[in-house]
Amino acid sequence: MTNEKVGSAGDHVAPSDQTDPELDVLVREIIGRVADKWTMLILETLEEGGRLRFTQLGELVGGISQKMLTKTLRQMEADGLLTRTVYPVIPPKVDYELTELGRNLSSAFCGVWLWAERYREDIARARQSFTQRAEHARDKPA
Amino acid sequence: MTNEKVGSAGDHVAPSDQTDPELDVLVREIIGRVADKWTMLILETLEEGGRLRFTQLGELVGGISQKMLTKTLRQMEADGLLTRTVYPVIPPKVDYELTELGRNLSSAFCGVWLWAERYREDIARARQSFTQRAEHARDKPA
DNA sequence: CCGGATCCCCTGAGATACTG
DNA sequence: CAGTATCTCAGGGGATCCGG
Repeated sequence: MTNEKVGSAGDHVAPSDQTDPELDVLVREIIGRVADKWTMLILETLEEGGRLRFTQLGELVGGISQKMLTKTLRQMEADGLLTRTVYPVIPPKVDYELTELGRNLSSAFCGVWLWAERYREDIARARQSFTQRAEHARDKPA
Repeated sequence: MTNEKVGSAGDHVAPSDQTDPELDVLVREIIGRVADKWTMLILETLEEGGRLRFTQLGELVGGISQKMLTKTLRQMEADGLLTRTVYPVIPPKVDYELTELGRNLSSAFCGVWLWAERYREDIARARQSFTQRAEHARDKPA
């Protein structure tokens, strides 16, 4: 192990503390796809709701356009996070369900959700403080 | 705890399994901000690199425009995830460092990184399979 | 010379209408 | 009902300019 650069900033070593730069690129690409607002909300909604239909899913997610819903679902399907089942009936029926891979990601993301719940007050305070400091800076720039 | 609706789709209950809808809205808003590609990459870079300067940070993150770097950093600062220190020197020097809150988020997000590393092969396979099925569907639509 | 603000351009997200 | 097609416009990327 020639390259054992120790994380200087913490004890919980960075997970992508790879020797191989290629692997890091791959992982970053994946993160770039899953670390997305709609992806996460859809993931969570399906985790809670199980097997859901298109419109139903859209309503539960809330505030998402059909286009983004379709696009994000396709991408998630392509990445193997969920399965898309089309029933050849009229009116059409399509439902979505997480795969094992998707549920694993949901579990992994659980920590972020807990973080958000736990520290929401701190975040709210930080925002207020930031706004006030920004306003204050305008009064006394010198 | 009057409302103990059990998650029907899994044993690891959904983290935002709230009774209070208002709380859910707040948490979702936070998720919407932190579940962002650049936010996560910057977070991780700072976790690994400790205290970093603007340009340095941009290079380590890779592929980010100055505008997005500035904007994302400001937002993260506003949310209390990192501190921005300006040294009144010439040439200017500004560095960024995670706060406790930011490091906590980084820890929380660690699971997602591990997930990406662990399942990257499955994801790659899923993508290939999806592409092939999509192409195949064009040959035999009937 | 660094951090970042500004401008311009183009992708990509939102809203609406239409189709199988 | 579940999309696709179209339009519009905000938002992101790139280059340039600026203040310290």
